Amino acid sequence: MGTSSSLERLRDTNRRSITTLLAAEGPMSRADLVRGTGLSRTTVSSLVGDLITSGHVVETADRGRPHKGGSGRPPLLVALSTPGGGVAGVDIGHRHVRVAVADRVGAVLAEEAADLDVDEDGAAALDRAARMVRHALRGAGLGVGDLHAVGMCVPAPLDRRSASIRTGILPGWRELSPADELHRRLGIPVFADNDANLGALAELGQGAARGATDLVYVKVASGLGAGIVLGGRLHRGASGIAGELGHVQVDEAGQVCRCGNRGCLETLVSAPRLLALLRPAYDEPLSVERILALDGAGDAGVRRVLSDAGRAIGRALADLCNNLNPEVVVVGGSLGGSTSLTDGVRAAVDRYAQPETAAALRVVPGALGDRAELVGAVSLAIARVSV
Amino acid sequence: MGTSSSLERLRDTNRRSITTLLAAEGPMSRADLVRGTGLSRTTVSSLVGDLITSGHVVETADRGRPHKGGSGRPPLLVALSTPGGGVAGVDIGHRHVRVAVADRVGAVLAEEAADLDVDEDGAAALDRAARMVRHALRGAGLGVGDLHAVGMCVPAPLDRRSASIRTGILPGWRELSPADELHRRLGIPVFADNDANLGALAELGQGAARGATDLVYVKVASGLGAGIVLGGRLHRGASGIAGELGHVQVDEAGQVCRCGNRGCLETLVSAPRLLALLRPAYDEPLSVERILALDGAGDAGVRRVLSDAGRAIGRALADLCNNLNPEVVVVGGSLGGSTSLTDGVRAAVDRYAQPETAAALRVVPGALGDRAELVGAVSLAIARVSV
DNA sequence: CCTTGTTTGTTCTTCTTCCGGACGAATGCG
DNA sequence: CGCATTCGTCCGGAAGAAGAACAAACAAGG
Repeated sequence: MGTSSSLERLRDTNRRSITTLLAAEGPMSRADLVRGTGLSRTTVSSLVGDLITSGHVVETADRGRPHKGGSGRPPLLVALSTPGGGVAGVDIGHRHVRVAVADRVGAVLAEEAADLDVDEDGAAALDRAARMVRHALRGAGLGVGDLHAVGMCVPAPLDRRSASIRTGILPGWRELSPADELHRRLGIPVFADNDANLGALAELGQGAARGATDLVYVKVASGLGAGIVLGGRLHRGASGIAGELGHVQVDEAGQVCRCGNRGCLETLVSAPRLLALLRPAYDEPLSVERILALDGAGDAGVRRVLSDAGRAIGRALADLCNNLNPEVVVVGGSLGGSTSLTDGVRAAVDRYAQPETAAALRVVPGALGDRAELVGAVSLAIARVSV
Repeated sequence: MGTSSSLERLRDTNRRSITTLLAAEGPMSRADLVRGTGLSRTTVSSLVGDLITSGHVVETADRGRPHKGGSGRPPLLVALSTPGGGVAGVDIGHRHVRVAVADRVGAVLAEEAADLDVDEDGAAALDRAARMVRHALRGAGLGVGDLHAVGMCVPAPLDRRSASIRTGILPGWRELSPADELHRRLGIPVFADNDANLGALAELGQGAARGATDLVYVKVASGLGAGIVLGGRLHRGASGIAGELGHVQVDEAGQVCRCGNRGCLETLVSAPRLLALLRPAYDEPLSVERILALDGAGDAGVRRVLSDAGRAIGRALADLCNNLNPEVVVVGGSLGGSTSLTDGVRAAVDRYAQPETAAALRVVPGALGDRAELVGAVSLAIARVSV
């Protein structure tokens, strides 16, 4: 961030455009980089030379094919190097902690998950997360010193300034800065964001919304939240609490919500709420996994409840889509895998959004399942590692 | 737009950062520009020299004061030049056409307005608009040849690709490209956008939301629309029809709306609808101006109706704000001047939005009144004139 | 087998751009 | 009047990018 000269910044920009191209398209020749960046052969050659001596890029062993026809000198391919070490992603949910260790291009080397009551005690959950990161590191044959950065997601909005949890949603987390706390435990830079935001980034980069620029990612799990990507960039809002789709009021006289209002959408369609709704009719212990199975098997009661939940979400989404006119809505979270729910969302959006808006919109289930947030956390860590 | 070299682009970027700074802050010295841009003295001097010889910038006659204390050589101020000619803005509403001619920094030289039924016959309205532009030009002592660009706003969403009116909202405008049509009549480049979008830009640049980056502008007039600015940039959506706040459904079994759905917010709170609601109780001919006067005078019936309308809008806005977390909501349009309505909006937003979202939000009436769209149209024209 | 043509990548030179230091200009202050 | 201070410009130098020339590696064709 040192205020370097304008020319240095220019070279930096060009260097970065090469690395991002390599990150996006994989190994390629210098000639391909010329075509991709619009820079001259000689500049690309020089920049790649820099990147090789600095260790960020390596020349691969195998050769490629010439660009046009079969004739001509075969190019040497260059690729981003994965210099020693990697990054970690931490996904903290209401009832689980997931951890992944990945190399610096995002290939997951080790992954762990644990169920625990995160809401109750933030400190304990962070302790556990730190232990899991260390354990996963051992599993990947790495040490804490090999870690460049950690990305994490938390199931609550984060204040833009203090990076701490503002709302009273998580009782055991009040006024805590999750990133600082985990940083204290690991001694490595930690970057935190909202779970829905990171899920949106993951589905955008590697999931169901690849290539989109305007996207709404809805996470349906213990809570209900949205990650909103507009113009290819995450929209966080003036104070960092955008995307609170779950706290749109749908019932003036509804249940009191943990956010302080009443009748929030989240009081109708969170996973715990749906389980509570279904349990009396089933004499087996129900879990999210179980109702997803019952849904797949065609159980009428489960289908009705999930479909209704999807419709309620779609009703609120339709209003949002009327205002934002996005290309894609991705339905994710643990319940995003239910086709009944996703169909309900699609039906309600089609019904309640303007015809033109609905016509321009795709409603798709998430491609990354419940690993979306974890993938997003890894991506966040990679994005923040200085190149 | 020719694919110029990387170095030329760099100089271009720096030149542009100087002109935008001058456009934003008005006349300033080269030393101020150094402080503002972070470039070196000599670079700024060279760039300003270029801009002066190319005619984009002039040295003003009057001198400024030295930056620190009173001692030191007084600086020479430079300012964007307003080379011969100007731009025009055209505001086309459902029942009026307004036109302004301005110089190239946005100072209005001549302005005209006319009431007519625009919806019925698009071609006639555009004929009229072209005549008004020519007339206003004469009033400003200019000819058509002096005009660099025309910005216009239309009271309907525009398709992103064809720049034509998609929805069936305006019966007499179907499949028309307003910009092309006006261009044919004037022979000058014409740029068109949604009325609410241009109102948002105007309030952002010169009105009640100066300095904000995340803004929702609500236009309450013959229709109801929103202009959404996020991160300082207008959000148009995937197909260019974002901001359809008026077509959020608020009553499942409500009136059929001209958009094809039923129970849209716009069927409850447009100006014609409110007038129809009030007329039976008043034995005088009511107009928007009249009910604004009655509102100011404290008439109970008018106040109730406007307040209810504001609450209905605020109810829908609260959902949007929960999702977008903007800094400011500006209530504009002909009815935006009603304090009852604005108060109603504020009350409903406070009630239905999340407490944190509401706390971070200002709800203010528009500062530009019913001229907002016209000012925005002029700004659009200026923005599109090549620098 | 050898020549020709094509694509790739590097080296050398030239040109553009920016920056730092030196210097004149214009003013306030003692 | 001398001095400090700020402003703007000129000059030399450094960094970066592009173009020309050239070497390398392969395919195709005689």
